[in-house]
Amino acid sequence: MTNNIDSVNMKADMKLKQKRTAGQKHGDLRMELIREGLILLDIQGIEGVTIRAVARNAGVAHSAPANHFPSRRAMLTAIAAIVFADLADLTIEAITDLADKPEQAIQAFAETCFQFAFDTPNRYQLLWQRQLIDQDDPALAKEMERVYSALLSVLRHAQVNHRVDIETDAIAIWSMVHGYISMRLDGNFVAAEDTVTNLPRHKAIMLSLIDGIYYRKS
Amino acid sequence: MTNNIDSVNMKADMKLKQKRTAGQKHGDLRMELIREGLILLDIQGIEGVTIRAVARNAGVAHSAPANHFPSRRAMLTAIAAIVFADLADLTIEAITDLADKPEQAIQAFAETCFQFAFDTPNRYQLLWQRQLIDQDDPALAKEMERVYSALLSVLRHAQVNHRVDIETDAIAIWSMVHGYISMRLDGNFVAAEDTVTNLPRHKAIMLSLIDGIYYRKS
DNA sequence: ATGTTAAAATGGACAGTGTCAGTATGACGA
DNA sequence: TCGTCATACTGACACTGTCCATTTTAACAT
Repeated sequence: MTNNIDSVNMKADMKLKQKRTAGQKHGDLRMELIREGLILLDIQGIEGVTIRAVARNAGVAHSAPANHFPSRRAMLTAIAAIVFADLADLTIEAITDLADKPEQAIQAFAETCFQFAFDTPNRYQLLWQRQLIDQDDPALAKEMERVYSALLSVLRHAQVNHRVDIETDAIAIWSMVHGYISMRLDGNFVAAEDTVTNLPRHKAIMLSLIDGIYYRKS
Repeated sequence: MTNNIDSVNMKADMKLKQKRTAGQKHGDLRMELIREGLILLDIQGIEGVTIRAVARNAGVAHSAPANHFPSRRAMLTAIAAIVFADLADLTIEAITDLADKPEQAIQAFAETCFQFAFDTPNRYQLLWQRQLIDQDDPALAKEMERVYSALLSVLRHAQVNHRVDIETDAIAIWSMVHGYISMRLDGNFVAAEDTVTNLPRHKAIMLSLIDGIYYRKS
């Protein structure tokens, strides 16, 4: 997998070789700050990602980030956009070639989110901290939209019964996935297996929902 | 409805009339701080609930709360416990007398959570801020357990098919409800109606899940 | 080569925060 | 009456985000 911070690194290097805007002392401090922010995020959690800590780790003055991010909120939003881009890439890759197998596609989508969240919990949580990031940011919204429209396209190819409001289904899937992850990361329950199917619980609850969507009585 | 901060007020008044412990200048500063905290929470959101702001609004020195809460985290946890107690009362009341109608009981449980969250979004969000509150706090855990066991009791009375792992079902319901609320409060989508059933979307997604739980194919 | 210019980086300052240490207050039991 | 001790107070510290004036820097025009 090529994650978005690396590809962004390549872009930064190209930019450095191409031209450096006036007064720019580092190669690309903005990207350097985002990279340090991600490191701090993974290690210390969101609270550790302060403007001053990021500046310290990048080796610049505490007020240097202000030239690239007007506020801490803006900095966290930029980091979140990178994270969301990674998640979008992963989910889209997971559901490709499964357009004609909607139930598998939905499970693959969910499984990708689960794995991403449990592997990098702090990154996942950052995505949903409305207090700290700007949900209306265009770059962030674009990445979120990529995930959502991928999910919609799966459901569009799979109208096997009379239920046709695929937005409702998409929201149901999103809600289930996000709700389970949130509560797991909050420690409200632990990983366990369904005692009937012997599947991991996060798979089992998705099965229930998928059955409800595709084999609905009313 | 009698919410828990009022009943706690009555207790505080009784205590004030009964006796005042040594050095206590206010009637019951701890409860007064929680009350001011709730007001700040509703108006300014979680970020506004600082130790110093609460102390200011209660008319005491900035370090007075330290005698009752060892940290801001502890103060927010105490507030969250009150909020969760309210939610527990509401949900339990909603599902009483519906033990033999499990599908209605589940919808009633969900609807109560939806209403609570949309009426008092800041209070609901506080409950799930793992960064800011102590999920392992006994008082908080007790109230959360009340909600969860109520949901379990509904499912226990309603094993209409071969699916018997009611914990999986309870977690699925909780996850769906919490996930939808979280994303709505985050502004990821707005209130809308299912275009097929003309039901509010939060009702529609619960119907899908309930169908999946009770009319599951596999 | 030599200014010019504008972005970028700097250091200092300010108000706000959580938390800790030391001190005063006041009700209670001896 | 005198300690005792929980409570509340003042003061301080380190840290934060953000603003400000200043200086540095690199690209550009001359």
